[in-house]
Amino acid sequence: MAIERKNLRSQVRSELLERMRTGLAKPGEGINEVQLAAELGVSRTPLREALIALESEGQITSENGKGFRFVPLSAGEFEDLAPVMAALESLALELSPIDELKMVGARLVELADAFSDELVEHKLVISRDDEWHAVMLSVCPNKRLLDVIESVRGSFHRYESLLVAEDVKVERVAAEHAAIARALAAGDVPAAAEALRTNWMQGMRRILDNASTAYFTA
Amino acid sequence: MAIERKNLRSQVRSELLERMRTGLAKPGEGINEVQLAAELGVSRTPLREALIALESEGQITSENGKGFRFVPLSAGEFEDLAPVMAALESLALELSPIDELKMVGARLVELADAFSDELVEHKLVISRDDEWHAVMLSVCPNKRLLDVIESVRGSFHRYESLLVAEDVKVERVAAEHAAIARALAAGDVPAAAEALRTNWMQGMRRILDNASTAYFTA
DNA sequence: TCAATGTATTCTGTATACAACACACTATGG
DNA sequence: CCATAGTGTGTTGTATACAGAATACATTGA
Repeated sequence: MAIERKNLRSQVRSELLERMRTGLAKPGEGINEVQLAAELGVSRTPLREALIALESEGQITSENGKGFRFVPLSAGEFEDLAPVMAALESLALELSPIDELKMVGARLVELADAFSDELVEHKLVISRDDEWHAVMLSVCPNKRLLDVIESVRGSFHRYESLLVAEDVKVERVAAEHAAIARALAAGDVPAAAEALRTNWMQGMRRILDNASTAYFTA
Repeated sequence: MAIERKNLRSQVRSELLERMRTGLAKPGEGINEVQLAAELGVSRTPLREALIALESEGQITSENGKGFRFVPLSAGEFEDLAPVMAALESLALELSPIDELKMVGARLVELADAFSDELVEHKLVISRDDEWHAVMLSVCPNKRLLDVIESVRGSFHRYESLLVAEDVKVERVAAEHAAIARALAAGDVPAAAEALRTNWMQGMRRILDNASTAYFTA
């Protein structure tokens, strides 16, 4: 068995992301380093390192003498993220070898079909969703692009997890995914890209419509 | 006058980027923290913080017990970056208000024309290039997208600066920029996006063709 | 009462200290 | 002679210490 040897800062980073997702860390909230460090059972050093990493991923902000703060949620920023994700994933499709894409498309159809059968809690939906997109991107050879996608998706997920209620319109998503998958299986990349775009934009719209406005600052 | 108050880690970050650009920091080279910190006249703390920030921007890598190292240059990664930049900037154009875009197009035509008049050293070309793209993106309302663009451009520039010789084919670049600008001034966004794409891909190709292969690891 | 200025306290930004790990070298056994 | 265990040195990862800035509070004057 491979024992995992991870440094504290990556663990702290994960924990912070988790807290942002579960809402334990409230958007816009200032961060007291000594207090948070004590809470996590580590010193300020790895905490600060994790904060800095998250900052350059766009998940946290800092002002010079004033320390770090969780970025406040804004509907505007969330709306901004969706088209970026769509464009990036579309590009990933364009750059993937067409024949491999077709094969992946077949698998994606299965996965999408499996979706609609069940009505599960939101958390599971997201992880399934992730899995689905991971499969779709698995044949893209552009590693740098995948890095960027993952980074942006991190920010997107933050909103998704915070704003979505438990059991909302799971079927619609499945239908959209199925559309993408069928286009891919048929080798029609432009159609798939278009479907992907609507998937992201609709998904964003659904979430915003269902969101309690409590979280938003503006 | 506004006095600039910057913390060490951001200054260190800039300095490291500068060294990567000028080649003072060699690609693939391991980083000795105490030595580098002493060289910069700071302690390890802000240095490490800068390194971590650069790492999550993809400009530096780290392995757990082994510290940081400047990422080695690979032609493959450079080729990967160009289409990403093209897609992102194209998206930025699509998202910009069309009327403002036309006005900006007019200014860009002027700037592009100014380009071809002079034959200057490469460093200047890059800064002009940057300025030009900044103007082009100035009317894009999607702030998150601009963040992503800046991050990716950082990586792209690193290659550009390291690989390009002094005085190479400046006119061609100006011509491509002029094409983009004219399309924008005419309000033809798809054409501009297409021209933008060729600009990035050609630019990448030019650089790779002229590059001494010395830098590349693979 | 309220504004303004001085003071105290809290927190960040940076430096230093320390412990554990990684790698190189040596020595020892086969 | 080779392999391997032992030992030592250098470097990273983390903790702590310290200085200066930012904020809150109090005090003084109108």
